[in-house]
Amino acid sequence: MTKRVTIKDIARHLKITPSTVSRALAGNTRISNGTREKVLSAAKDMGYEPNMLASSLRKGTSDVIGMIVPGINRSFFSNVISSVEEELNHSGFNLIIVQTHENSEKEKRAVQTLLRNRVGGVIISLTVQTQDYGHLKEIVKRGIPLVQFDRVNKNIKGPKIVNDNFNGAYSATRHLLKSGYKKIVHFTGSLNLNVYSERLEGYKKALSERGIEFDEKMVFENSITRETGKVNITKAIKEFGADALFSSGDFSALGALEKLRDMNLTVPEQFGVVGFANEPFAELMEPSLSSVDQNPHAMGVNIAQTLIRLMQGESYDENILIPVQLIARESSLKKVVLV
Amino acid sequence: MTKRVTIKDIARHLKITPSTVSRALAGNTRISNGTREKVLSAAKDMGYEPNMLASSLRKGTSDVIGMIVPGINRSFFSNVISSVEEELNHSGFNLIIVQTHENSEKEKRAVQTLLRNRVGGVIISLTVQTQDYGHLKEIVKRGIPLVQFDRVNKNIKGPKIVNDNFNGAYSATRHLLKSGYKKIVHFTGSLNLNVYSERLEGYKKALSERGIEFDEKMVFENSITRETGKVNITKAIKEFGADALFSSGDFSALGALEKLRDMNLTVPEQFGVVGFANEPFAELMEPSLSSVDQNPHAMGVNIAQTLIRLMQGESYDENILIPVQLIARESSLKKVVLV
DNA sequence: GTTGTGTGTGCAAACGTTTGTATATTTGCA
DNA sequence: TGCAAATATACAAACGTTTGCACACACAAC
Repeated sequence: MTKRVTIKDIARHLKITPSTVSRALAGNTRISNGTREKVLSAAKDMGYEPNMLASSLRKGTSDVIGMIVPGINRSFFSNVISSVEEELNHSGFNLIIVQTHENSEKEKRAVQTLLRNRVGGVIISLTVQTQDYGHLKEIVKRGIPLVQFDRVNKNIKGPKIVNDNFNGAYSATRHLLKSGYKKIVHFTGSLNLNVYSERLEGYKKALSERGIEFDEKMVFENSITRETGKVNITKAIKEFGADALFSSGDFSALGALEKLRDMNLTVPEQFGVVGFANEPFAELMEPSLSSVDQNPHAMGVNIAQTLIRLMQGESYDENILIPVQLIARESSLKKVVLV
Repeated sequence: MTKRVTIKDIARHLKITPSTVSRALAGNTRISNGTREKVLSAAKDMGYEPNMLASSLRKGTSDVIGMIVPGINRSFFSNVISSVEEELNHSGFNLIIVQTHENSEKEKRAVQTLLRNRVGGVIISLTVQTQDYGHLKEIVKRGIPLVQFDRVNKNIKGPKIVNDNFNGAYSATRHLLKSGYKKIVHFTGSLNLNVYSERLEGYKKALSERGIEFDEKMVFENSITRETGKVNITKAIKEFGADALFSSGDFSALGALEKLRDMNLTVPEQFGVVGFANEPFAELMEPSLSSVDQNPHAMGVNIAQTLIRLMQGESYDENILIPVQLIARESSLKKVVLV
C-alpha cells in the first residue's frame, strides 16, 4: 500500500500546522479565507484523501451505520435496505449490513460486531427466534441511536417503524367478507412476531364486526411457505369447509392457489384468496393474486430520516406506522356486495 | 456515550502494560499462558469491547469490505450480495454496501467513500454508463484488493467473475431452433455491457451453426423492460414475421408474453419465448416462462472467496465463469426436434 | 564465571485526525 | 498612544491500538 498523503503532509508543504489544515478542511470559520483556499487547493493537488478511521477514532463517532436484517435477498427487505442506503448516503452516511438468517445467536454477534466497529447508529429487524433483548438494551445503554423496523420489540426504547399490519389485515378480511365469502381461514407466521399477531388482530376485528365468531382453529400458524400453503389449504377445506383464505404471506397464498387448481376449485368463484406483501409475482399469476401492498420505500426513507434525527438529538416518535394498501385482484373479485 | 473500557484499563487493572494486554488478546505466543488467561478473564469481566477503528488505523487495513452495485433491490444482485455477506461474515469481514443506481458519477463517489473509509477490499459491478475507469485503476494502484463481477471491464487487472453468458444465450437460442422456431428475434440491454454483448454472441453462434444468416435488425437493443418488451414484440412480428424471441432479460420477455396474448397468438404453439435470469416470477406465469438460470449464490460465494484469497496475497484467476442453466418451460416447449 | 539462548514483559513511538488552550497579530476605539 | 477585543494560527494532547526494540531473568554450556 503506497503511502497516503496526510494532513501533516499538507501542513508541512504549506508551512503551517496540522491543526490549521484540519480546521480549514472542516470549514471552520476561524480560518482566514486565504489559507483556507491554499489548503483546499494543496489538498487537491497532493491527492489528499481523508482518513475516516482516524477521524472517527478521534471524534468518537462514525459515519457508518449498521443494519441488521433476517435476510437481504427477500423482496421486502431488499427494498427497504435499498431505500435506507439511498437516503443515508444522501446525507453522507454509509451502511454496513449484516444478515441473521433468522438466527438469534447471529443477531447477537452482529450487534457485537457493529459495536466493535463503533457504528454511529443501528437499524434492526429482529429474527423470529429472538426472545432475549439484552443486545438491544446494550445498544441503548451505550447511547447509540437505535431504530427498530418491521419486526420490533415494544419494550425497547426508541423509534419502532412498522407497517400498518392491523389495518391491512382488517381491510383484506373485510374485503373478502364484502365479496360474499363466509368461511375465511387465516394463514400466518409465528405469532411471536408483532407483524403476524397484529395481522391476526385485524382479521379478528373484521370478523367480529360482522358478528362472526372467531375460531382459533381456523388460524394456521407457521404457514407462510408455498409448501405449507398447499398442505393447509386442503386441511382448511376438509375440516372447516372454508371458502376463502386470508394469508399473512403471499407465498402460502401461492401454494394455496396451486392446490386449489389441482382440486378443481375455481378462483374466485368458489374460493377467494388474499395475500399479504404484494410480492412481485402476485400481479403476474393466473388468476392474479389480491394482496396487501406494503410500502418498503416509504419505510426505508422513514427509517433513515428517523435515525438521522435521532443522531442529531432531535425528537422522534416511539411508534411510526407506515400505511399499507389492499390491492384487490382476480383471486378475490367474486362480486362486490356493498355493506 | 458512556466511557468504554480500553486495553489500557485492563493493563492498569492487572498492573501490566498495554502492549502485553494487546499481545495476549491477539494470541501472541510470546505471552505466558498465565498472563494470557488473566487478561482474557479480566477483559471479559470488565466488558472490554475492542475498538476496530483504532486497530484498523494502526494496522493500516480494515476488516470492512466495500461492495458497489447498481441496485440492491434487484433479485440477482440481492442474491449475490446475500451470499457475499454470508461468506465474508463467516471469515470475520464486514460488508459496506453502496448503490450506484446506474449512475457513473455515483460510482466514482462510491469508490472515493470506500477509499476514505480505508476498506480492506472492494467488490464492484459496473453501471451501464461507466466509460471511464480511472476510479478502478486508482483502487488497483493503491494495492487494494479488487474483485469485479457480472458487469466488468476486461482492462482492469484483477479477478473478473461473470456468468457464462455466452453459453447461456447459445443454449437458449439453440433450444428455440431445435423446437422448430425459424425467425428468432433478440431483445437485449446496452451492448456496452459485457453481459449483453456476450449473450448476443451466443445467440449469433447458435444461428450460424444452423446456417441462419444473422440480421442485426432483428436485435433490439435497450429492450429489457416490460414496456419495451411490449413495444418491440409487435415490431418484431410486423417487420420480420418473427415466431420466437430470445430475450436477455425476463422482464421484456414478460412484456412480450403479455402482448402476444393481446394479439391472440398462442404460446408456445405459434410463438416461442425464452428469457434470461430466471426471475422468481418466471415459473409462476401462465404459460410459465423458459429462462436461463443464473447462480447468484455460487457467484457470491466465489466472489467472497476470491477476495479473501486476494487479500491474503494468494494466486487467483483473472477470469472466472459461473455456469448457467437453461430452464425450459411452457413458453418454448412446442416440440423437441432432435438435431 | 563468562557467554549464549530463550522466554516473557516493558517502553515508547506510531497510525491520522481533532480540539482546548495559548499565543501572536491585527483592528477598533477612545 | 494605549488598551481591549477580535482574528488567525500554533502547540500539544488525545482517541485506542499495534509493534520494533530493549531489557530482565532463567537456564544451560563451555
